[in-house]
Amino acid sequence: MSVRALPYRPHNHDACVSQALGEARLICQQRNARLTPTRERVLELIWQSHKPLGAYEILAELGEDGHNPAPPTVYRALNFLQQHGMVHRIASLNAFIGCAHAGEQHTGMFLICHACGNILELAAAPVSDAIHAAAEAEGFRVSDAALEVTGLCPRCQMESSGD
Amino acid sequence: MSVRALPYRPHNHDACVSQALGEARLICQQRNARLTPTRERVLELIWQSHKPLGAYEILAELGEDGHNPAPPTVYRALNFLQQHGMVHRIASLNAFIGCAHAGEQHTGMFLICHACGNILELAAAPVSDAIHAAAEAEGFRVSDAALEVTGLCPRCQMESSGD
DNA sequence: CAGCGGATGTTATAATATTACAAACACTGC
DNA sequence: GCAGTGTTTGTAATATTATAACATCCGCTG
Repeated sequence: MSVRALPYRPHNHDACVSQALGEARLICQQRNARLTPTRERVLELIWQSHKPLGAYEILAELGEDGHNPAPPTVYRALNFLQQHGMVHRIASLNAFIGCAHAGEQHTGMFLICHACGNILELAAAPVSDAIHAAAEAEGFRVSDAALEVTGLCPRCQMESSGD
Repeated sequence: MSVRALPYRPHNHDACVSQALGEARLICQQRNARLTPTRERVLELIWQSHKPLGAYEILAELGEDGHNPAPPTVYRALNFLQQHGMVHRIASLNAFIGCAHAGEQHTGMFLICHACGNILELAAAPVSDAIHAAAEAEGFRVSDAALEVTGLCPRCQMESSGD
């Protein structure tokens, strides 16, 4: 799996989108799942930026395409994409973001900048290990972990101190 | 700060409640904040169990007291309690739970049993350290972290395998 | 007891998400 | 090709969670 660009650095974002769509097609093919036009379009919309997108924002953008879908359409696509690990839900924001590690086994750790709104997803194996260790010490069997970390990204730190 | 009972072990739960209320009074006194009857009652309701409580469940229980409050009443009390670190919001469940480490500096890590619904809050300094290290490696300045871990608590593991 | 700020009451509404059922579609075996 | 089957989408209604805006009350200070 190739390296991802950092959200808060200038980069060729089209490459992010096409990489995500390509991976999605691959994953669906491997799993015999159907990446229908709606699902693909929702994934593409989510990957428009590295900021999370609300379900109703997605809905509005789908509406601009000419369709006029109802909420279930979006939520169904999102459920599908989440089940196949292509999209994560950011619970603290009620919003969704493309998975930067689709197809890989990972515990998502999200660095959410509260200034620019961009989110960087890390795989963070050491953190994952520490969580499992702490849980095991309590006899708890982990099935899933969500790590939503808020703060300031490097770029916004510079901007808030520099000017 | 004294030791807490484990949620999923039998324990004298009244002690949990009175400890939480006592700590709350102390914290408010220290900070010159007002633990009004509504706020105290909401905190008490949240501490009824080690399961998280939704805002509208709290609302319903307040209603049984004779008042018939509107949503803002509950949300305002919850905001107050959160600001003073007496209550945490569990974003993945849209629900609230009493803080087991009120008054202490800590990064809350929540072990959420999806069988019995109980939540154990750990302070988990090693996890917190790992998170800060991972974030710093990206140049990210952490201001807050929420760790919501789902799985099976020891008791529910036994029940699901044992019978 | 006047004035001020914080806390609560009240009404309405926003934002997020789901249920239930009907129609369309895609694949299979014949 | 086409009937049968299971998946996907359309559609309408509604549930759930949360906030805005404004009026009133309460407790403290001077």
